[in-house]
Amino acid sequence: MAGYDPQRIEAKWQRIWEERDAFGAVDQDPARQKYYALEMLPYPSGTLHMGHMRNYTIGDAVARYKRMCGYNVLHPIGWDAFGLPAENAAIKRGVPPREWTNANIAQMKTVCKRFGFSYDWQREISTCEPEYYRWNQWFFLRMLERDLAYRKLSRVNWCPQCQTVLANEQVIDGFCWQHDTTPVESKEIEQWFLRITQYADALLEGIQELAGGWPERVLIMQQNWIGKSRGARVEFAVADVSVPPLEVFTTRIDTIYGVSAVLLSPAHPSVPQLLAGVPGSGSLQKQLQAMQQRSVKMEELATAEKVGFFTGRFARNPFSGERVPIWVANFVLAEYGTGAVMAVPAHDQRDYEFATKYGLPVKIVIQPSSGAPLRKDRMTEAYVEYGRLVDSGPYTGLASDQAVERMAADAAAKGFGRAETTYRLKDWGISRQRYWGTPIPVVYCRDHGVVGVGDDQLPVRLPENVTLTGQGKSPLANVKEFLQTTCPNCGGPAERETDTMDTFIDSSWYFYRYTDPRNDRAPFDKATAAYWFQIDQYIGGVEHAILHLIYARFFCKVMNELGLVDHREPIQRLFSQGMVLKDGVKMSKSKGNIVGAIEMADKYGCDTGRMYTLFAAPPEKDLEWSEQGIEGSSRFLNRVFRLVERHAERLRPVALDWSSQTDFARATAKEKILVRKTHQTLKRVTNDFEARWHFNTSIALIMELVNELTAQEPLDREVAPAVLKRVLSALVLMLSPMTPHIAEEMWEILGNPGTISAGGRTPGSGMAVWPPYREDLTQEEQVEIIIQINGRVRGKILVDSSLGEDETKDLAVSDSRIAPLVGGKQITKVISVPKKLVNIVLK
RNA sequence: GCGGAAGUGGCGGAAUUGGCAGACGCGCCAGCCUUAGGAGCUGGUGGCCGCAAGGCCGUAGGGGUUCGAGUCCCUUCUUCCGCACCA
Repeated sequence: MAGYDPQRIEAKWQRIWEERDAFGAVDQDPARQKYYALEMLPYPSGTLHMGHMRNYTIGDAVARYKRMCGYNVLHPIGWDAFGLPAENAAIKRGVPPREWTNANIAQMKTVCKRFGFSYDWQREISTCEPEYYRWNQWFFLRMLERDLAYRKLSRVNWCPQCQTVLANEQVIDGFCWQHDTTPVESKEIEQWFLRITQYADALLEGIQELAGGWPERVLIMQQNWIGKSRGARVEFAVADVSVPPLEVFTTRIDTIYGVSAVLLSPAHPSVPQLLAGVPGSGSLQKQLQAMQQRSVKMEELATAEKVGFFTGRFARNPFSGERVPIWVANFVLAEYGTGAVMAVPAHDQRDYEFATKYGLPVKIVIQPSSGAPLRKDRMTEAYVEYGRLVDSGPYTGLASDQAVERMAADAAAKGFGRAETTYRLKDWGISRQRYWGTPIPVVYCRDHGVVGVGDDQLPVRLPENVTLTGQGKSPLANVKEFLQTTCPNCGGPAERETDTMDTFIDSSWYFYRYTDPRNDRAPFDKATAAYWFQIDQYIGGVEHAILHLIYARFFCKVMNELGLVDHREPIQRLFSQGMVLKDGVKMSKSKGNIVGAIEMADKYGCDTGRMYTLFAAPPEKDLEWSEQGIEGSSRFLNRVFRLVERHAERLRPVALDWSSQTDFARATAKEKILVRKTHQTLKRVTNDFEARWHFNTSIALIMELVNELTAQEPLDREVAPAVLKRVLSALVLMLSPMTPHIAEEMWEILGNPGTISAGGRTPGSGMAVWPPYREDLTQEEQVEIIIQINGRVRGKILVDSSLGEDETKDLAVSDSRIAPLVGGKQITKVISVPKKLVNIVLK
């Protein structure tokens, strides 16, 4: 009896798996069905934390389960290696970003191997390598050719002291992360954008295809993110001065007779013209500047107090002819709609608050279809529902939905408006004024303007040996050898683009690269990718529900148009896992509550850690880390190991034969109990893997099976060795996707042939298969029926499971404990749920 | 602010389809074993009342639908996540 020694066992089996290349995926394997299991690639921050560990443990359990079910499984890993933290490390400590990144990758790779995750390491990729990022550039050039990439002015966070652009993360409560007394300003610069909005409808339609495979909440979030809304544009002519009419976008044209102002975004192009020549214009300009310099962050913008000022100008409501004041308001977004809205205080809450603050009139033009009519003197908030129009000229009396259509049509006919669909989705700004990212492959030529670099010039390499200061212009602008180049068109002098790409580009297509990671002629081979795609199961944190996943879907649609892939959605099934918490808050460096994965593996063994992360909570929910909880998992694995060791010697020579299942007619009572429990467990654990993914209940069920085995000791009496061998082998196989090392060891101790994990690129080398359950062996002979009176439990009876419904009801009513309670009262009805319950309803 | 979730014993959680609330584990209590125990084994463990049999209460709060509600509906509250330059 050696006892359970996780460190020894885990090293042993990891070595054997590696020697046998057990997890290699086979391209185009004709013998097996493919299964592509993928976890979101990590940013190599240095420590593999519990969030990663949880993600990979879930994915690994699924990959291993699918292999046991006979699939050719692709289960790769890579590194999302570009990004801000490497650059910050360089600024703070002078370590070159590549060095810092690669050291982190090496460290995290060691931890991944220590946990026995069944990756195909031959397909490992790192996005900061030119072999990878050249294809980012290639995709960019394809988009440039198709006018899907373009330049426009856009706002960035600007630190006047650093003289540099800041990421949102570097803006802390409106101040620069380096200078907490310097307020961050907003500044407009020319940047590159991708026309994701052109695919807004395609992305919406794709949601239909994803329904069922993706979590409902993620699809709803994406749908709201795209935010399609049908509305109308209406032109308000400007009075007294010659300024082009102000176009407002509204989804509620039916409320237009209630307009009390036109509100413009501080960035609206007509604002300067409107302010010119207005008395007191100087003070207004100052207010405008203050608004324009506010943070770029949406949540700060949205919670900021609503402020505005009257421009001194008026516009004309094209429907009523009324003169309405033109205001500038901070809550009107330049990027959405037309950057101008009509304020209808009575029927829009934001407008109501704005009007209350600044004393604008509130005019009711919609009355509820039912209930008490609105009264201005009793109003405490806007009435935003549809209703019936009042005080609306010729439209008075119409219902809102009719009015919306008719008024938009009339506006079009009269030439001052039209129905229009808008989206909340904005084009994807991909320019970053930073070093550690993919160089954008364009040059600026004096004669030819913006010119894309030729494919034969790729990759445009990121220069090494660059000193990063975190100050001034984009780091690449200071590298002469990089900056100065020639124009691909004319050969004349030209300058390279010095912005790099958003790292979301890297992660938008990386999963295709895994199918063909060393290809130097194309991002990937079409046929190979076609074999592996779509991704059967993608697993990652819910924080990526919107951005990463919508960008990835967008890329797929572009790739489809480029003829690289035939599908339009890359991911068939998505699973969003919960976070790992410590003491109720997210584990993070800033909180100082990180539990490192490697420390835990050293203390308990990785199988214990894997088991605990699966057991402590269902995977989609947040997981509270508990040191005591993990002790319980350790204890359980020790208990199972001792149980198997105790009986292994006797069972070793017995052949494992699934086909000769137990015949209940000749089975002992103990055998019946154990075989039933085993098949019930198999059935439910299989269901957990196939449908529910509630590994916490799978483990609870396996614990129950172990408890039952312990309760039936001594197991060398009244249990045939062949039966016990099947039971224990099934137990070990059920554990193996979750705790693979201890399972392999127990499989070997039991004298079973081969290994549980084998195959990979050398299939047919004795891999164990997931044992099927037999329905007839899960059935109990007797069932307990709950007897209720008026829905309250009053008794229980044990009946033959074959007993009919009516007989069961009769037995229940005449039961010795029930009869006295029923006696003399009138039975209204008796409700019966077969094999579960009888409810007697008394008057 | 907008969008998305969640709320069940001392704790993590279970209840898969509207049908015994608290599976499984942690912790705690008692006993056994042991030279010893932060090891192992056995049993107990939602609250209140009761010697017991048993009864009543109980799934964030309030209301509703139903023979029956943790589960469905309405409403209030609290917490967490995302919001486009962190990844």
